[in-house]
Amino acid sequence: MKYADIIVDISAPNLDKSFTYEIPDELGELSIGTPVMIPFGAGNKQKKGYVCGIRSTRPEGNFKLKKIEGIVKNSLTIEDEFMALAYKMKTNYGGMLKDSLRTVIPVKQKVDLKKGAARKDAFPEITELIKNYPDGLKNGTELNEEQKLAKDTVCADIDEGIHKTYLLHGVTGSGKTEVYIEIIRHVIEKGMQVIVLIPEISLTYQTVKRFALCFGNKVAFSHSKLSKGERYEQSEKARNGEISIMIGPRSALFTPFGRLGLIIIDEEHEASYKSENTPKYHAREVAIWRAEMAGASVLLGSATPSLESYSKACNGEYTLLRLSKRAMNAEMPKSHIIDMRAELKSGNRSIFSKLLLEKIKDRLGKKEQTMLFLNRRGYAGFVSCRSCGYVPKCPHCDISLTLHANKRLYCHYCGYSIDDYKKCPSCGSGFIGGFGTGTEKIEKMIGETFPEARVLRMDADTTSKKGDFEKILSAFSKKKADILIGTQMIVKGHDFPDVSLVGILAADLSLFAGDYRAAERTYQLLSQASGRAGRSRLPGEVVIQTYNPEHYCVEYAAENRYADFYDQEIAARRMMGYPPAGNMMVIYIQSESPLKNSNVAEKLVYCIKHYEISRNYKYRVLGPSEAAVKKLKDLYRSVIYVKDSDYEKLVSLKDAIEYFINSQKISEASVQFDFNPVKGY
DNA sequence: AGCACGCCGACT
DNA sequence: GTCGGCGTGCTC
Repeated sequence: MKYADIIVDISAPNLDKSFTYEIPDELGELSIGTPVMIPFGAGNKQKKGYVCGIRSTRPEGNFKLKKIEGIVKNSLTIEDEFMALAYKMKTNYGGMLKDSLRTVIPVKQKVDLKKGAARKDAFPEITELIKNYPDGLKNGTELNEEQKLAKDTVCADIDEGIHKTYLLHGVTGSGKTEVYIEIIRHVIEKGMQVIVLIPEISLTYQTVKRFALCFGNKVAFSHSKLSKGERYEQSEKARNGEISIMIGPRSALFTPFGRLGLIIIDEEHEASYKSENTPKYHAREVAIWRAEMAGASVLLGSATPSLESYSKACNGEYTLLRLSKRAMNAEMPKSHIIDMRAELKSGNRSIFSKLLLEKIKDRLGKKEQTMLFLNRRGYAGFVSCRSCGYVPKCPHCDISLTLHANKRLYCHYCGYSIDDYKKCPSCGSGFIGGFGTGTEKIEKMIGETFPEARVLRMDADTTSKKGDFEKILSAFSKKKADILIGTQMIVKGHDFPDVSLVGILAADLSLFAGDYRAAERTYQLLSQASGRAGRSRLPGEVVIQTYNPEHYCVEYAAENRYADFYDQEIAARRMMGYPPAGNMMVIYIQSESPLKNSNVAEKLVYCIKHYEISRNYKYRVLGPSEAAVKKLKDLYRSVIYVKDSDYEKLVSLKDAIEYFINSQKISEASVQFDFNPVKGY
């Protein structure tokens, strides 16, 4: 008689373990991950569960074992690989095995097909494009020397059955996508399959078109607007080999390919590769695990690699491939750093430096395009009282409210709004008001200075409706505007050949984000924004306006000296024991009251101390303290940071805390873990 | 999640 | 005496 350990597919904290059932002979061999129906609980209710282990001995204890009812049909079988992957995610990131299973298992229920009307295709022209080129184009683009070397290195290893992780460090505009496409071509010709991860925001018409033209109906795109039915369809196609390439955000990593050969992660430094939900996994890390299990290679690409990846490339764990020149013989843009303090001293009170205004005027005359990038929306309508210093905040989120053009103050987290103050509610002074600059204000000022200029603005306010984003980008690329003003979202990957000037306003603002990745993020933003200029025939120029011109990340970003930036930044991380020089676990506590938070935090600190003593080991513990955003949607948030050089030691501490929480039945506040966070709380 | 067991109040 | 409230705990 054989027995199966089964996880019941119900979400409840105390069901996060396996139950053993007898396998009736007629079911034959069951593989790990098989969905089965089982009688469960006192009422023997029929429940669905997953086989997570096979054993030939009864478990200890004298309970009577029930029998598995049968195998669930019409349901995707999760392969052993996914089961193992989910298990690894659970052990590494905390939370319940079921949470990990849910993220890993592709959508399994069928959705009624009559809902075809509800289908909303984000790229209607593509479904036709593929019809015209069902097999894709046979021959690719000409690669330059560096691109060819990168391609050949990866392909040669794959031909020899060697599976590694590569970091493709290519400057902005160096043609990383061409390299991806040629490698993909090679891999699918060998009968293997490819997953391409991209930040959700990068799935633009341009990207889709490019891949669809090359690979026709062999490629599928996954994005957040797909219905459940469409997602299921795609999963099925991937499973039975109808498609060979899946392109999509983080979740596309779990495409059920059986002969996976390569996982590409474009813009690997992007924070969106880290999941915000439990398990808080990093797609880069999980991709490498999956690739190891499947015998596949991983290709990471970025112009501004994460410190994590670059340090691994430096110590030989990853193979570094470089593209140091722009494709099509384009030059890197020339950068000017403007010290705004000096501008002010010389009497320029405007938000634009003299140089930037001159250059904009010049571009307008030459009919070339300009992009103005404002670092961070929200800085925009920052309101304060100049008499007493009072700052209006959201009563639900503890976030500074921002002033919009309609004279109302808004919370950008929850949408709360109130009328703008005429008098300070704290001291009664009339000197309360907007401070600083937003995209709206920049638009207005550009309109006043250059009335003839056609201006487009792209920020969270102008892109609230579906398709707005695409509309603005396509209008700009069709040269229906001279100037595009925007926040973070305009810097990512877009290719506008006629942009020859990029202005970066408040370059240093993201330096004040208050977390250890601030400099890294600022470097990335500055070099990605600069990278929009001069990508084609026109030479590009960048004007960087800052109050911190001497900061190393501003200087190095302007001069495109990534390696120098890396050296200085990694030294700082080493000094403080921050990732990737060390490891950090965040224990994140959330409840309706600060008291409950501190009660739980106190217990957890006690638990940590106890664990330290029992193991005769010392962690570096910071906190408990309020989170950077101490209240969000009426929930109070506290954090405890634990640093250690050894990741495994942090995982074992997490296990001990989870055990403590369960055995002490701590439920006053919810507790979550995040390893090596990429965003602040 | 569900369902049983169980230990107290108000009812035929 | 017994019906039923849902608090606590278990489900192979």
